[in-house]
Amino acid sequence: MTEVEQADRFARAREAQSVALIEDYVEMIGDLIAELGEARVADIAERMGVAQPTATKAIARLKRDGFATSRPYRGVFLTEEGAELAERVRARHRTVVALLVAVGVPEEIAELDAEGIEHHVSEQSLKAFEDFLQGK
Amino acid sequence: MTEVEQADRFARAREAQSVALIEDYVEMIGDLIAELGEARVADIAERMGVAQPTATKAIARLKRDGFATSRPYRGVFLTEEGAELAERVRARHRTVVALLVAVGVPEEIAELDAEGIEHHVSEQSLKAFEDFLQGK
DNA sequence: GATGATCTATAGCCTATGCTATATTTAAAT
DNA sequence: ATTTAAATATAGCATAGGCTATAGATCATC
Ligand SMILES: [Mn+2]
Ligand SMILES: [Mn+2]
Ligand SMILES: [Mn+2]
Ligand SMILES: [Mn+2]
Repeated sequence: MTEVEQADRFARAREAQSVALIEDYVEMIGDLIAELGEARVADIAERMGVAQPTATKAIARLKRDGFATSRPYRGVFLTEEGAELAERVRARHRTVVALLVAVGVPEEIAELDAEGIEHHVSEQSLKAFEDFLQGK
Repeated sequence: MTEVEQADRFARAREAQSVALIEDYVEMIGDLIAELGEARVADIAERMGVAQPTATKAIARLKRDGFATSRPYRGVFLTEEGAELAERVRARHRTVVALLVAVGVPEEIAELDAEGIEHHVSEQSLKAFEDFLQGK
């Protein structure tokens, strides 16, 4: 492996990481809307395990990036792009957990590890996981 | 899943992430020392794909955390703790790649994805991967 | 409709992680 | 030994993502 290839690999991991938080927020806002009919800042903060101003700031980035909208003192909503991302992220999360369980990871551990792993699973790997799970 | 459990899960993923860069630097410095006999800042920066001052700053954190030492205008060295971490990280990296390949991910893709995934694989999952790879 | 509780926004702070520009030191070449 | 080149350190800046404290808005209750 050349230096450049290695550098690209690390750059890719860094990029995936920068998207990870966005993905988790978007997925979770989708969950809240599905469960409660709305996503309030306080609920988002509680589920993410962060302070409320931290959630507010993250939501501002989601809005800036076109994944969400919100009005002051009202809830947070997903844009079409945000809703699509949430759906992809949710499906990938399920697949990753299923793959981990399929190779012998206990359910509980699989859920824990998947929360981080999912953001680094490429489309190609995801496809391989699905094929493996279907016994192909 | 309760709100607290979910929050803990996210907190765990955040923690894993904060360790990820440290792990990659330490592993890579170990590689350089093994290959070239020394790890120079310029080489570290090139392999990580970052500017030289970025590498210098990361090395300062490694030193602060007890994983490395260095003298001005000289190379970087791993402490005993750093060398042990490097070895663990290297072994885990190999196992993750092997697991991905075993479930059908192409070698190249496996290497790419593993660079990010590895940092979120718990001891328990790692053990499960090893057992799976041994056909148990 | 006032009032107290709750929710949200804002200000201000911190660390990590990136960058460019430039000073300083070491190494190489003449 | 100079001079030049290369490596390293340092200064200064930016953004992301944490936090606490507090101001401001909304909601519920009487
Ligand atoms: Mn996640
Ligand atoms: Mn998830
Ligand atoms: Mn890595
Ligand atoms: Mn690695």
